[in-house]
Amino acid sequence: APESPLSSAEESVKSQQEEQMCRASIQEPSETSESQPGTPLPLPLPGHSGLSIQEMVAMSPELDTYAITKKVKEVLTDNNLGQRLFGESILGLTQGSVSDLLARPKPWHKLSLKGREPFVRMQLWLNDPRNVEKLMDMKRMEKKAYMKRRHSSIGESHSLETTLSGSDLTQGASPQNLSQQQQQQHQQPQLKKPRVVLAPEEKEALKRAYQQRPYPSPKTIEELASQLNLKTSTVINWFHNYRSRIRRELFIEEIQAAAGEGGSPSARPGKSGGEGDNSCDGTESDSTAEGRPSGSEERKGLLESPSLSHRDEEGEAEFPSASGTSRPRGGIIDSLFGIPESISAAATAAAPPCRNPKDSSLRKKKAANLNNIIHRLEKAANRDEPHEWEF
DNA sequence: TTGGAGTCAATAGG
DNA sequence: CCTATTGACTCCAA
Repeated sequence: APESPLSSAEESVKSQQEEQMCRASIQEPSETSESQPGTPLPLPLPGHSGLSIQEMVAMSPELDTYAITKKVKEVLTDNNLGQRLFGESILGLTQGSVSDLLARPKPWHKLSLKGREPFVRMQLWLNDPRNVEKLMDMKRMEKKAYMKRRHSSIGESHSLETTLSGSDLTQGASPQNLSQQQQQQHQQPQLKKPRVVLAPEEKEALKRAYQQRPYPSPKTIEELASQLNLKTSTVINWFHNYRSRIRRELFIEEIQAAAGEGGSPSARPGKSGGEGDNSCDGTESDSTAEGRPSGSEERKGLLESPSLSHRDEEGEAEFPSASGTSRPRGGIIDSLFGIPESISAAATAAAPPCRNPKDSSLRKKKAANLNNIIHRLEKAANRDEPHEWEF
């Protein structure tokens, strides 16, 4: 029962100075683990087994990520525990990441080793109800420290007593002497980066562009950027993020569909409703001349043209997309994880013979997925520009 | 280099 | 406070 020197609480005293270099670089596979100072996080695991999480992840049987997150959410809310505390002390993740993870867990088989880690930690945490108590204690301690702090320093001028946690995921390479004093407010060289916030119209335009071409060529990206008046990198990042998030949504719907509707609690957390296809406005006009040399024409109307929204089309087909639930089961550590029934029973329902010709509105997403596949085929076929391969 | 997976961290709402 | 969203960044593999 490692009380562990963890605490992880501390201030969020503004930033340090400018940049935040590389961080993380979570442990290398140095399994010098034995007692407990092996992993940064406490690893809520009873004494037995001196395995590092990575080892456990590697040996872990398939876990039901959906059931796990469901249970975690339940436990957290029931006990008034926040994602921040849970994330920082149990998972080694920030609040935002936890929120995302709990709201949209990817199916186990789609996760990389790294991605499985948080789920293994959650499962481990759930296995011992005493862990909840510990977290609650921690919460109290944090609150106490907080009260103390603000009480003592009446005026203000508080300071920093970073109760450095045992989890040193914050082990940045900035041992800089925190001279958090003044300034840092209206720096002119804007060494703080304002954080880009795309306007709704810009997002719409990008989504439209995505529907036509999930993988725009550098040239197209360049055009989009100039038409929308955004940095090229922003457009690139947007596509990366959007693809990634769309993909994730597909996984989720896949899971829910496979989980079959037990039917009892009518309410589904998901709001599967299709996105509004509102083709609103068109920001600014433009007229980017185009078709310069290599005249592979480019569709314009990226900004205006309300067009698009063609759904259906692709017959049935559908691609592999796997999703084959495993069967292996069993395993030494299988017992280590108390996975048997506990949570599994929660959201598990009939799944196998679930084939309803009726479909949901995930058609659009599947279509995008198809484009994705097409893109890869093109790429494999000819390394040149995608051209218009229409038959 | 490009794309995917994971995350971070700022920020918008409650 | 807390949670959800999301642009940007790091790592890594092809």
